[in-house]
Amino acid sequence: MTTVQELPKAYEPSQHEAAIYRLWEEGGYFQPRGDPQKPPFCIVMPPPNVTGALHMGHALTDTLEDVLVRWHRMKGEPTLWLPGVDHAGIATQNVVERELAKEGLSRHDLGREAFLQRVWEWAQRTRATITQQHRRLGASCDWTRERFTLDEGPSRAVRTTFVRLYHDGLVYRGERIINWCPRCRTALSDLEVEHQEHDGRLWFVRYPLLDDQGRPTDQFIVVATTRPETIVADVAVAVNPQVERWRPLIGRRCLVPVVGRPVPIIADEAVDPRFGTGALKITPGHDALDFEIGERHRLPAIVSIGPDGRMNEQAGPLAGLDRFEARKEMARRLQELGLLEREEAHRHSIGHCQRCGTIVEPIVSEQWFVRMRPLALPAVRAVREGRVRIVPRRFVRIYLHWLENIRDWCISRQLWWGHRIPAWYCGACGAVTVPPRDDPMRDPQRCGACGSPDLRQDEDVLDTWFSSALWPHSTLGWPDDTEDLRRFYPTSVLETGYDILFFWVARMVMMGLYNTGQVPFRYVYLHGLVRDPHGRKMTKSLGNVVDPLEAVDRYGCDALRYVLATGAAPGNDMRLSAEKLEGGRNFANKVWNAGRFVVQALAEHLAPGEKVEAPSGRRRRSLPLEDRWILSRLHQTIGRVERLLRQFQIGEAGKRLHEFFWGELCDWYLEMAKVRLRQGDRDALAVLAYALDMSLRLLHPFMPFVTEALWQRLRPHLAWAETEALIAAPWPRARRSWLDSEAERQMGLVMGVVRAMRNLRAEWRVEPGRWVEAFVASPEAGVLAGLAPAVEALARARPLHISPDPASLPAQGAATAVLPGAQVALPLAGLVEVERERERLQRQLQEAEREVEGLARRLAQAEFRARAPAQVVAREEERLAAARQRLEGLRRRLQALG
RNA sequence: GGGCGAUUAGCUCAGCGGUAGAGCGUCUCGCUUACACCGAGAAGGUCGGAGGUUCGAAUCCUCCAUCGCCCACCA
Repeated sequence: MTTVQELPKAYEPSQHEAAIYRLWEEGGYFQPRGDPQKPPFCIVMPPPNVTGALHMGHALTDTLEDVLVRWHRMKGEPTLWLPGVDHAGIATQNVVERELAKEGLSRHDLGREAFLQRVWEWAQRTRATITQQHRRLGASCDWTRERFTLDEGPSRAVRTTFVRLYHDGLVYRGERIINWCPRCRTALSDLEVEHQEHDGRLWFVRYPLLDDQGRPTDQFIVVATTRPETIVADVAVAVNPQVERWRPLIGRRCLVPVVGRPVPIIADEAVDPRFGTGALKITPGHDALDFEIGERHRLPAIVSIGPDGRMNEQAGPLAGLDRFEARKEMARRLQELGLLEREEAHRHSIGHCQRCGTIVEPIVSEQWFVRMRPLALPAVRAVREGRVRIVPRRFVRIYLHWLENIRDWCISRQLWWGHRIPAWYCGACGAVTVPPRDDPMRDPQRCGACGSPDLRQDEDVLDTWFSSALWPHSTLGWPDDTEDLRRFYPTSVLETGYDILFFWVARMVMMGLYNTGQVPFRYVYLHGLVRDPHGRKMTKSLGNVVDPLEAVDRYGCDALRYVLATGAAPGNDMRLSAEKLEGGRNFANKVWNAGRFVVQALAEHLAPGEKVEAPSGRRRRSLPLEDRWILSRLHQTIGRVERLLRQFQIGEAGKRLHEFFWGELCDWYLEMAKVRLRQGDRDALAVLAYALDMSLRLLHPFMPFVTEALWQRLRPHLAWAETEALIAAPWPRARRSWLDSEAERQMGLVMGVVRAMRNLRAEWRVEPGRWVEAFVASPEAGVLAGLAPAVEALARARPLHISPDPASLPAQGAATAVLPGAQVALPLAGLVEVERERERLQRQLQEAEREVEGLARRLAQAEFRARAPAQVVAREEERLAAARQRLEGLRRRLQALG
């Protein structure tokens, strides 16, 4: 038998967490069970990168998803939370390359195969770490279904998708302007480029005009540029035809400075007439806008910057220079030639590589692209039509705006770590061969165009987000028609940070629809960023990163989870601090101690093997007031929590539970029940056990460990316990029959009386331990009399005189309080000064007068009565009546004082 | 250049059309047999500013201010 001696006074998370997690995992609770009649619930976990360890963002993800998953599991739905990890192509390759650099090696020193071997080793290690970390965070995901993006299944999904897109004409290879990171030496998608403001310069450069015969004149057209080194790749100068000043020059030619190449002056509306001189040098090889203008005017693209960021042989006099040295050198030469009109300071934003911070170079290069428009359309419709719902709603507009303005996605990466592109090039005719649609896994043996066996597979790999985009269906078995896929797809909720709405969420909707014809998930829940106590982003360089496991070690997993779950509204960032974690720890401790008290009471009052029966609905009316009250409050709370969780108001639900558990169950019911328990009252014992059980169930998704630890000790005493473990216990159902507004009203009166007595005691400095005589007068004396023992105990008021007659209160020498529905007096001879008491009551009288006045004024307004809902009017009238009652009482007390 | 969010008690944040809330902090008491990771009590807010809609606005609309974020072909 469990006794209180076995339960320590303070909750020690470290003594329970590992064992409880083992209990769950070994019990098979993480695998989908539940009622096959009910709709299944499924979340596919956003796969953390195998770059290293989990951070607070992952802890937040785990917490929110685990809350949803545990809630649905307890509702008896077949529930699957599918975990996984992401190979994170460029990020992981960079990490391993940095490791190699410590040994003085580059990936090229090792060669592709040996390098990949190193990355695999790294990935296996971090995978193990990550898996362990999820467990420490209490994640109840199904480890038997864990997936890795490079696993056979997801890899087959990737290849199948690429092949189908190719044959549908939605994947193509072409020379386009892309973002190039000279350090990572790979192409990047637009999303992988982060723009930052920089103080740069704007050079105004003279391009000598040529006459009809192609001879230089002494006139110039002046253009402004921030990147003079790209002048060597200029193929035209463009002006806006609206600009009077330049119109005469359209159709003439000028010389590119330094390199002396004659180029046309063309007209294009895309040129901003207000920027610089209103004339723009056109460098299709190194600028996105110029590339577009170049295509419109069929201009060639010259690439003058190499993959390493150095000027290449096309750069003439700049060849061999680093791009930034080249900039200086160009400016120097222009100066020398008198072609530099002037330079200005100029603040503008520059693209940086998301993974390494290097300034990205726009370069024309041959890459693979996905044609996004046709894919985006269905994804737009899915959200517009509510088949995918985004929470919070404000992100809908952001999502739609991005999709409606989407551009083609560069998916090839010049990396080694990732899914190799399934395209082969013919050594004989140069044609591209992609596996046939009906057998995407078969490597082609002969060129599809000329039949030559001289085939070489593309060296490049796919953007890591390509495989991520397939995640919900690829992890469930697609392209195979598996039972999991049929059962759990579309998944229920996709929960992730708003920072990857475009990277991941939008692309999953597009690819999910393309591959399966169905949306990948019905709801998208977006959470915010976890920041440091000052609101700064947690970064290694600031040294303000809080390791989630450290927080778990120090405060307990439940504390961390409670804080993360309740720390912010959906989509909002949150600040995490030691103070908040302490608060979470304190709450876990409160739960522990309340539970400890109840378990102790059960052990004490029940015979060995005896169990308490749940409070019976049939006997509801005959239960004491406080029982009816707490059961009413409990079922009210169950209803509210259910509604909040349905609306994804996870934080609010957690706060409601905190309020109920601490502020109502512990502060009032448990304290009142103590008196009855001492007398062996069975109703009190049953209600207490029942309320605790239901509270533990409701709290379990938020604080799974402390609740399970207690429940394991509570369960043996409960006649109604349905399961072996709380994780699988049925979720409480709100029952209207237990709602009891009359009990709540009456308890409100009782609580008011207790508070008033406590207030008087504090006001007049009565030592908390001392018992004092007390008088209460109330029209509802009967209600109060019924709870007299509790009131006595809570207010340390004995003897307690209860009467319906206000005249029964001592007239003088007493501290008094007047509340709606009752008057309270504590005869504190010698402590109460008449003058001070008078002042106190006088103050309250004025307050009451103001209140009556305000309410009366509002109720006197015809418009208010006419337009406000009847309910509101009635409530105001009640309030006015109560305020008047109080006012009357205060007047009488003052009179009595003399 | 567009868009979004925030602005509520000293701090961190909920609330988003019907009497201003929580946690932490502050002050005063208290080791009352679950919990000092606690209990009781108290102080503290013209809900960023200005207009408007409404019987009624922290909550809806308009404008403004400050901070932050996202997007954009800021040559």
